[in-house]
Amino acid sequence: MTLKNIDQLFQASLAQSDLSEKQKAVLQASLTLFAEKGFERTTTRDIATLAQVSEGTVYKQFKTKQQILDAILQPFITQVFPQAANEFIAELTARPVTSLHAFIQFIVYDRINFGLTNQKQLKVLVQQLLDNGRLLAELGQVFDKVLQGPIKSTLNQLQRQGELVNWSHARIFRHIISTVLGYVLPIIILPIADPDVEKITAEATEFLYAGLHQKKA
Amino acid sequence: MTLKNIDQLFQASLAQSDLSEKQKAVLQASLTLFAEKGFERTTTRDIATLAQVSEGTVYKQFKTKQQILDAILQPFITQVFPQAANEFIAELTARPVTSLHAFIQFIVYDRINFGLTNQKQLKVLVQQLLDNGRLLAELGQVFDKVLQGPIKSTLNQLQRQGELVNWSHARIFRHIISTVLGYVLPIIILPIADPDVEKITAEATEFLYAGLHQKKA
Amino acid sequence: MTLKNIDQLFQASLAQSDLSEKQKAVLQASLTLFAEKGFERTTTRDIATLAQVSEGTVYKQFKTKQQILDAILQPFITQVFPQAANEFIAELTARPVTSLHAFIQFIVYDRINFGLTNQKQLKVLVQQLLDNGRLLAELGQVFDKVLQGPIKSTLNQLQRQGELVNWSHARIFRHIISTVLGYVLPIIILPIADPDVEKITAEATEFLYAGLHQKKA
Amino acid sequence: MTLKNIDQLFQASLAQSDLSEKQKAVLQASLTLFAEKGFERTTTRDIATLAQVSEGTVYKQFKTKQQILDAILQPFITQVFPQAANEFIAELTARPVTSLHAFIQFIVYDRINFGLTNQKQLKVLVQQLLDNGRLLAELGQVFDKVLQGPIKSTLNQLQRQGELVNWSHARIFRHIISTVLGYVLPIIILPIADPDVEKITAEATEFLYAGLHQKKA
DNA sequence: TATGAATGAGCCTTCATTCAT
DNA sequence: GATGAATGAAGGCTCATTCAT
Repeated sequence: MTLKNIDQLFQASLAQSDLSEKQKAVLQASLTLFAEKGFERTTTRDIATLAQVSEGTVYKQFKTKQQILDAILQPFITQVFPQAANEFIAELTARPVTSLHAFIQFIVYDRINFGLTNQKQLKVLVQQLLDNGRLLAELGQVFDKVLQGPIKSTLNQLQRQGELVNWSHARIFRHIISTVLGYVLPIIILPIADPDVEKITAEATEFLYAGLHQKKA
Repeated sequence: MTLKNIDQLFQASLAQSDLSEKQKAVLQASLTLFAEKGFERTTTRDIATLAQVSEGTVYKQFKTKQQILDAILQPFITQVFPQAANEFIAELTARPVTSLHAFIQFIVYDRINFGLTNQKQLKVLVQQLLDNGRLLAELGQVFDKVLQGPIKSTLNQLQRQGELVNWSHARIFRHIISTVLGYVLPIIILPIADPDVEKITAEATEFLYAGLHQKKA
Repeated sequence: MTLKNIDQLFQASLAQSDLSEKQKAVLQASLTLFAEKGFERTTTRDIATLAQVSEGTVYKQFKTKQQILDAILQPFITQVFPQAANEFIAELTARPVTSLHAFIQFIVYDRINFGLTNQKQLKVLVQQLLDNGRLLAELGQVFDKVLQGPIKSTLNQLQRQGELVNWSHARIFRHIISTVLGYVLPIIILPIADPDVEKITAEATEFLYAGLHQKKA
Repeated sequence: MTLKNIDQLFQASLAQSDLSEKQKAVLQASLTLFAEKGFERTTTRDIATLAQVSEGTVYKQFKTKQQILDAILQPFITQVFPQAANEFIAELTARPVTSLHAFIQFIVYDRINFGLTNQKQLKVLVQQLLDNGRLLAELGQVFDKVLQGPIKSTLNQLQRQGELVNWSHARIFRHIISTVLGYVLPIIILPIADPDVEKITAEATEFLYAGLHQKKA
């Protein structure tokens, strides 16, 4: 079953950490506030108040405010995204890919839900990506790794079948990600209360399928 | 001639304002620093130093640091983008649109160059868009307006000719923008020193054309 | 046998106290850290870590950090110094004082060794003396008491023999202490790795003897 | 006329600095508070309040609290002490040295007055010397330099005349300083309200003369 | 009794903003 | 108008001290 909620992974990541309940509350509160107000405009006093903890406790585990941010972002890069990718891939391999259209539809639907379910986390991540080129580079490496895994054979198969264009997998993914983000990011930023996921999925799928399927000679 | 450098528009916008030379220097310095370090991490002392102006002068025209940011962003929304859009449209209308492929190729090439030439400004804008949903909404209205202008007939014509899919103009633009940003944003953020504009243009055009052209029945 | 190491006295003082092993470790660690970094710059966490004890334990016996310092200094004033003085005096009385020169030489050699052997303790003491006039006053009373003891007769005898100048014993001691500290304190503060005790003793003795012996009419 | 008040030199040093009145007030207030309560126990708020200045102003010139301390101590080492030494030497050379006794008496009287007049400054200096071996080393170099100047010939002359012992000038100075500090430091630390300068001078002079004059064969 | 997580007052420092010159 | 010294509110962070386990 594809995991659609980063929180579950984030919670799992927290659970297997050696952090106390209060320190987990600190990370939760920080995540919420960073998403709402941004990193700079969030004070350690804000965090302590929301986490129902003293300011001293905030600094028991994390030596600086920056380290709190790192503690939130690091699992995203090293655990949440790879694991989400793995589960995504597992689902892909579980069901035999019958056609390019089904493949694209699945990806799009899955990733749009993923994005909409985790608006808060994505907002923090995107904000930091803008400030921090290194972070984007790390994220790029995660994607590269995903493309080296089982998804590679799926794409190769679709290309051999003459369904998928013979472009590099990286390029194909770039187009997919761009198109999905073209719908998801405006929703996250604005934010739009009740997006029509079905319509969005249909539109994105339709466009991507047209753009990526092999034209018959 | 399409204007490819926001600076020229920004300068023109400054020129016809009633700001003194020093005030303009303040805005220029602020733009540079906001792009480099972000709004919050830029101090008014930084601005004054780079603008070769006293801190007092910074506050002569702008009552708060936020007003400086507004003074930078507002022209983007109300002047720079509309005017850039107008010039873009003028160019479009000047040359009769012969085919969808030529149309897409022109847009993509033009906008990629626009993005790459104005990395600094775009970075500030994107950062603020993330913090400020209202800004994105305003920008959306600008796009709506553009779509109501001469470009509307061009798109209509392409659709009547059976070249362009019969989707809403907004949706078509969303796909174009997403695809172009999928190439431009990573370059701006990382930043990549010497992007291969020709290759990028070719790839984006190829994908967009495939995705947007009317399939023969 | 003259005791040359305050640690032995300090340990003895600890041994006959009702402090637990851990409490003693707290005092030992505090002494070391106060000497190295000063009282203010030593944190209770530092102390707990070096004493291999929890922070809570530090506060079991001592209600405040200041009380730890008091617990270290108090024995110096009331026990270590008087006892050191007593042993010094015992040694003096054990061997009949044959001449002023021998007397001075013995004192100087003994006290220089005392100072050099207990650099750590002296540094803490001197630092606190500067902050705390009362402490110096208490120390002065200890010296007064010493001068009232057996040493009084020794000095009187040397004065009656016409060897020692007829100054007050307090004044004589002041000159001796000043001269010895003039050599010892720079070594403690700098710190000088390998002081030439023989040379120092010779120089201080030579000067003090010249300054304190009775000039023949 | 020998300058007996460091304040005058300190003020002169401030006057020829480019510090504003308020920033001089910061240094003055800091000096007073550091002497009263020690460096660590003095808060920047204390300083601002006593200097009748905002906390921001405290940090206009000095980037850290430590730099305030440095700004106070540095002139002592590089200016106040050397200049005081120069004036002292000038006075020495102005009046021909008739005898060792007069020489010692002059030095002792002069330095005791110097010390008693500048108790506040000396207390801060001594406290820092204990924490900072490097500072003591720098001070030692200042003394070395003094001993290389005009005072050298005075001492040489007294030694040639057979009045002064043939010890190294450094050693002679060490004994003089020790003896004077033996009287001055207790007064500074305790503090003693109304010291009998005449008596102190007489005692120190008598002892030093006895200790340093050449014994007839 | 011993622990160490938790507290919160208060510190040093920054920086947007003001205002006398 | 221009300057930059001065302001002071507020932020990040430390650390002596407490207390539930």
